[in-house]
Amino acid sequence: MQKELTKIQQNILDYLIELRSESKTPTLAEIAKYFGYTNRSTVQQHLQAIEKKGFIKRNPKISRGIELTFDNNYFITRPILGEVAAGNPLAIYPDSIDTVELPTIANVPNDSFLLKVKGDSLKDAYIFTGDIVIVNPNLQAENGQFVVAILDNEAVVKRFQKKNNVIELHSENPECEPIIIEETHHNFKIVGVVIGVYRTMAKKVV
Amino acid sequence: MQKELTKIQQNILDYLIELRSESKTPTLAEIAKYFGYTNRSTVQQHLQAIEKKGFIKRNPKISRGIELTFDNNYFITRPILGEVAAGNPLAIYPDSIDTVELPTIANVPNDSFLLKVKGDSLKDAYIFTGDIVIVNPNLQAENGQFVVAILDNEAVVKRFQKKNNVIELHSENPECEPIIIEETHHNFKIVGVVIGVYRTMAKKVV
DNA sequence: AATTGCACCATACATTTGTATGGTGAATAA
DNA sequence: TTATTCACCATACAAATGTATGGTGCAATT
Repeated sequence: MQKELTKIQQNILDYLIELRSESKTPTLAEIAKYFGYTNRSTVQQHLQAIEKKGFIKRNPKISRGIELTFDNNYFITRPILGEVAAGNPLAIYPDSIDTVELPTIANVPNDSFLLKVKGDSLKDAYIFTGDIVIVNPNLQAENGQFVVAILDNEAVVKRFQKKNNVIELHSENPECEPIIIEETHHNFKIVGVVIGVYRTMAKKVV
Repeated sequence: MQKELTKIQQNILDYLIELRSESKTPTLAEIAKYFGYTNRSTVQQHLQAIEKKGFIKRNPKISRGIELTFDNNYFITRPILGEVAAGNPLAIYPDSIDTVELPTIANVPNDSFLLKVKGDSLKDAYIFTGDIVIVNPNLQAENGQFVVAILDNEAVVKRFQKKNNVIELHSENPECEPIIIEETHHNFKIVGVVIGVYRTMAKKVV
């Protein structure tokens, strides 16, 4: 049913998928501008072709009425910005080191990012190696929340606890000692608050 | 900074938030139609008021250019369609029994729904009581995937395994015997494939 | 009694948006 | 050679869209 897309049609579809991960749908004019077309008709014809081949469904007479078909809709590739150790610290890489295919549930807000967890010191909080934590850097950490923190240039996921002027980073694992950070500690920074944990399940496991 | 919204303004904001959970942003005309206004200007004035109070940000000259401010953006209320037992079957309720506040990551695709897990027979698969599984009813189950199935009018989450004409539903818990379903079994139906597990973390736990 | 804020309405207008039609040039297939 | 497909363009147009202005009625203040 779904014929092959031409290269240009694929590019346009990729653009639609990319925007979709930001909950946006472009107008024909916006697509045209992005690809350097001087005319919306060109886009219109490409969209008609893509729709004919079954990759999108258009809602006529409604602006931005482009819907991605299920298969495209279903997984979105998002970069993982780094890895954090639940136990021993690991580096956060400045460039994305990997990508995950997230279902459309993973419409991560623009001001959040993904981190992949390594280590099992958080297993008592039901966070495991391979899980993806969603981190929001714009939230103020409150006691009891999980935070991602940079400690001496390495990153950890720990439970946040502030007592007077001392910040404690607790591990769920009783065997791990809490990390105590005095105000004098310079090489310490809260990166953000863990707002969610996500684990992809659709892949065959056995 | 954020003054209080009037009742009507709050209703409009709620509508925007609701649409946002479907990755949609309405036009003024669509909002007007929804609330029964004969005129877009009314909506325009309300939106201006809401923006002035800091709850939304509008992108002028761009259609559907309404962005929710962070605080609104952050959590979205979604209905949970039911509960499934990982161990013993529980009923799936036809009406939503509860709602969760999901971060915007939880932009669940329209053809999927949420189920809340009860029981711990899936703990070896890292799915726990209180976790929310995202279920897609339009996927064909493959061996090794987790599925939600109706068995004698009750629902379970199990790992799917098809052998010849027999379907086996495995639990991760070694103590639980796999359920064997013959082709002759009438009261059995695969509801959908579990495409993800989500757990909200932002709330204070301790 | 006068003022202010709120919730609407009608009218108007410049753009934006989706759509259609017809045309050009290049590459490819019959 | 003649079609056919592909990737564009220009022009045109109705409808949708965002915006502005001015007005009405009502309730709560001042």
